[in-house]
Amino acid sequence: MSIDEKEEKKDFIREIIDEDLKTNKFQGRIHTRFPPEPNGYLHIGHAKSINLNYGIAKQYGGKFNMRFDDTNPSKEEQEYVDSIVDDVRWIGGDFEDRLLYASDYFDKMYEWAVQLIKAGKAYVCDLSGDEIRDTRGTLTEPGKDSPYRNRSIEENLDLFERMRKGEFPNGSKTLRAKIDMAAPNVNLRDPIMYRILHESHHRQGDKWCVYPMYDWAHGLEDSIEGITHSICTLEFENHRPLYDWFIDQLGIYHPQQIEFARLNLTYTIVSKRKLLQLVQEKHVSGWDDPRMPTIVGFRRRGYTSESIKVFCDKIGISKKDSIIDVAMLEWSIREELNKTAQRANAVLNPVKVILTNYPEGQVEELQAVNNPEDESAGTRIVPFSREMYIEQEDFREVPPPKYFRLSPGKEVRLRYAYIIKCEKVIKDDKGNIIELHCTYDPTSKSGTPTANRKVKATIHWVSAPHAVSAEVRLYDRLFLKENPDETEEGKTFLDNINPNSLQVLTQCKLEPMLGAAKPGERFQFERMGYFCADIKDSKPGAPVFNRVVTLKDTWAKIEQKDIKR
RNA sequence: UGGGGUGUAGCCAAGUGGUAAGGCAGCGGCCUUUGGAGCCGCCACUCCCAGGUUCGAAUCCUGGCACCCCAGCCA
Repeated sequence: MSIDEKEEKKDFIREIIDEDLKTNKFQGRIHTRFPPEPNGYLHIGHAKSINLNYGIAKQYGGKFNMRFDDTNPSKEEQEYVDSIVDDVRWIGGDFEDRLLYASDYFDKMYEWAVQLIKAGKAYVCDLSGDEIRDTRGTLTEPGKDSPYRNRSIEENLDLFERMRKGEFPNGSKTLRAKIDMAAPNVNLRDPIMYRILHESHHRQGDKWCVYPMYDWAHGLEDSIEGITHSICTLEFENHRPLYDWFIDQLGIYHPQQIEFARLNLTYTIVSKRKLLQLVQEKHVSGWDDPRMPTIVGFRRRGYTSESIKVFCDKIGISKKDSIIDVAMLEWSIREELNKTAQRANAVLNPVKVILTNYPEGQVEELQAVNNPEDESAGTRIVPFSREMYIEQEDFREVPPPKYFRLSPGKEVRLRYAYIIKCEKVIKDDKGNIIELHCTYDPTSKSGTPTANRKVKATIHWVSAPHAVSAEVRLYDRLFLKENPDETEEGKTFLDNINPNSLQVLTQCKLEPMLGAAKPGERFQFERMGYFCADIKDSKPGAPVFNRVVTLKDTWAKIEQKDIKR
């Protein structure tokens, strides 16, 4: 990276950090964290956050913590913990040995709660959930003080202790901060610090039956870990006064909370609840379905972590609510794979071609370039014979205007091979094309001095006797609408699911080399797109490929336009 | 209608009183044995609106408008 690039734009958070460094606010330390709740799988929005937090730590020579905000046992599971750790590592967030859990701080938090009670800043409240809601007031009207607000410190201490011991049922009591029931910010109207939850915690077991609420817990977690910049999303902006209040009342180390806009993508949903619903109602095959915007989904689809990082860097950081065009994400993976992916020939929807003037039984070994963007990738040998497969869409019996590919009487080049001419179309009784009889021009062999005749198009092909059969899964956007949540009366985002988001092709014909593809290996199938051998289902000898993303398709655009005219 | 935020191109996003970067998308052209890639060019007389200050305003002031978030014992 050049100096210019290094000094390139700073987002507003880095500007704040630069200022803090200048004023020595945190004695020159930089320490960030990624604090997910283990109640679901990570998605692309989390990738943005990890990239931001880890990126800052790395850039400034600071530290980055992985911390589970596991304060609600009723929603959290070990399965999620495991997957999240895996995902953060895959994205490249290096937390070294700092895999931390908020639940490990429960004792300290409890102590601090006692400290607040002793300071007269917290009280045990017997109001029910409904009563608390009813007395909270509205956005425009102040709330009413709880009748339990002025219990004695001794009574509060006793009650809170008994809450912890399990003497009271769920929902019967809470510990509340004594702030201001008339505060214009409703978060400050005596917020709940602890609720009673007789439930087993995935790490703490049955040690606790009172669990801290987010607002109470989060700042304490940051403070304990010595976080300098606690970066979160915009919806927590309203909570910052509370974050600050708790820390200030306790008089403990005070990190700075900064909020930024969460990521939204067109044609995509990033809501843990809705993602869960897609999985549970089996609209997708699981959290790692290649159509899911989850990290595991992208990973299985064939995205690289580098491309996701590039994407995150590209979109920037701000406080503006935004919806990023998913084309930017697609661009980032194309950009990388164009430079790195080995090229290959694969016919997805085959139609057989017979070269009537090519000697029967003859096989030629042709040389193909592995990656025109990278000379060091070298070349490989592909077999050529009398019978081959080409793509159905590379032949039109009645070619539309500007169609350069094969049609009766027309010529086209077979990539790395010969120019062929379509002489005859063979159909079955129903009129389906089953074979194309062509002739080849022996003087047109690629690489020979007489090969330079120009034809309008070059198409890919796979020699029939050498072809490897494979399953290829064509993925498309999961939703039909840019904003899947935009629905008519009575409909939901589920009604916007793209019924054609997955097309499974089982009769694909691949060049021999592809038969040995290792799971996770990526290729460009020339003229078709980028494909990745499925990490679960693909086996050497029996490959299964996922389409990561198509190539840009100029012809499709031309044809679309002409159809509209 | 209380409080907290945000408004720069179709989508992101720089810009911090000196005359609107960049990327994605789109549109032309060149090149091409991938209709890919690459290369060249075009794409905001104007920054939500209206006033004001100033020699000069996207930037400062005043007043509007629009959109987002908040009334979980979720995070």
